[in-house]
Amino acid sequence: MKKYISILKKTKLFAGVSEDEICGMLTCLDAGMRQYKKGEYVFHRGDSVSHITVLVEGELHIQRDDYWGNRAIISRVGEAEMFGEAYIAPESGALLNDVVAVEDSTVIFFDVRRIMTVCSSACRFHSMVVQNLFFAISEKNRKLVQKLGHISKRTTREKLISYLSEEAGRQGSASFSIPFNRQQLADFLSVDRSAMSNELCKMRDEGLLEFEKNRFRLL
Amino acid sequence: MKKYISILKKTKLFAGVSEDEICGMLTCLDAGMRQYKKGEYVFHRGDSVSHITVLVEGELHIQRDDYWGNRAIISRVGEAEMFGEAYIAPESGALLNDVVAVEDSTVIFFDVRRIMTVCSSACRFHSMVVQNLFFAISEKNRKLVQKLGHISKRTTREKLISYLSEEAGRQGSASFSIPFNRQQLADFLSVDRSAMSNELCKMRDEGLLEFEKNRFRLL
DNA sequence: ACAAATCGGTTGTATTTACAACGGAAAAGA
DNA sequence: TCTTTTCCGTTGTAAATACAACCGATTTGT
Repeated sequence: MKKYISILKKTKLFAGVSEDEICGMLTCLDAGMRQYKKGEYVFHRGDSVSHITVLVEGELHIQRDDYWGNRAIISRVGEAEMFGEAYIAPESGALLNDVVAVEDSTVIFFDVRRIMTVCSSACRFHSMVVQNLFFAISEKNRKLVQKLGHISKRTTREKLISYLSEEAGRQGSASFSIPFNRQQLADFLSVDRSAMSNELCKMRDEGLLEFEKNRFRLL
Repeated sequence: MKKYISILKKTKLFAGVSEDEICGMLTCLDAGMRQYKKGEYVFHRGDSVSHITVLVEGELHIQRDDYWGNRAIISRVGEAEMFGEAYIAPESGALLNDVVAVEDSTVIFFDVRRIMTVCSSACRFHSMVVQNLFFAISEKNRKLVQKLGHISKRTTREKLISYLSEEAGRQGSASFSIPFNRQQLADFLSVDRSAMSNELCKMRDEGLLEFEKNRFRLL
């Protein structure tokens, strides 16, 4: 677990906490670690979650498949991001979606109760972690609202523009990469892949943007 | 403001705090109050929010209109519900959506910094309010994910079934009312009103459900 | 290096949706 | 009460989407 301390330091959860102090807190927070192969399920819909999960290596998707095999990708968890903050409250109920490793992945998880119950003087930064968690949840909240903004657009083109514009803004450049392939992007925006591919090419032909693989440039 | 203490007591924010204690905390939390006429904007997109807002009377919509006049209703705020928890972090940035009173409404708001900074012994329940806020945000988080599940369905019919089923489950009965008229429901599900109305009638003709005004029964 | 699988673009068709427009019923307001 | 506005269903048409199927290029795995 020690080898991932530098990743943990990058997380929103441990913002402002030094590597040494993180190291000391691992015991106090009852940290565990686990690895998943590409394609493996980290959680299944209906599971009850009692741990905060931090991804230290790989990539996860939070997604849901319906009867007909349509997949909706709710969100993506990248390195040094976390998952499960929404299930902190004791009465949170069951998990609504599946969580799947899309690459070989390693996660470190913390018992929610250990985090929420501030311990004795042993770890001075515990209360800072609680506040960090607080801010992280509210940030995720805003991101979900942003995503709602994308997929509540009516047409595939509008969804694409909405998403790509945000990504350009977030990465601070008209030229940027996205963390999805075409099928994943379609699942993320809840549209048909071929229709989306078609629309992307139309937009390119109209001079709205350029792309190659998962790299885009807005014009 | 006193007349609304009983409403405040019902909120998630003050769960477990008695009316007397809420009353005592109002000063400590620097509470303010304001009224809005139906149709008035409580916040505009781009505003910076530094208060937690509790609706004590009326109804609000969190929504966004695009260039072409399409409205997307992100969420609805009912009596004793709150808004603005997602903007607690200092670096939260500007508000993404408009907040509009759809009925004559009264809100009570609290300075975020006063809430987050636990004060001296004056109010014993302050830390409980902080924890309540924590849980409330994570619950809203789950609701947003649930809503994402609805509007990521491909067809109008699926969106309707997804939404109505959840509402039936939440209200614990196959017969229930929804807090939207047709246009609002269409804006909430991000579909065309007439198409949705059409689809609803088809579903009724097929014997899937019955409805009258905003009252539905699933069969 | 070869076979298999994945990925992305293209096309045609059937289905679904958006949009505009209309009208009757109900509700709101004067 | 009378007028005005809102609400909701209906219809027809144009536009957009889903779906299936195909292919070449690239990547992956052995």
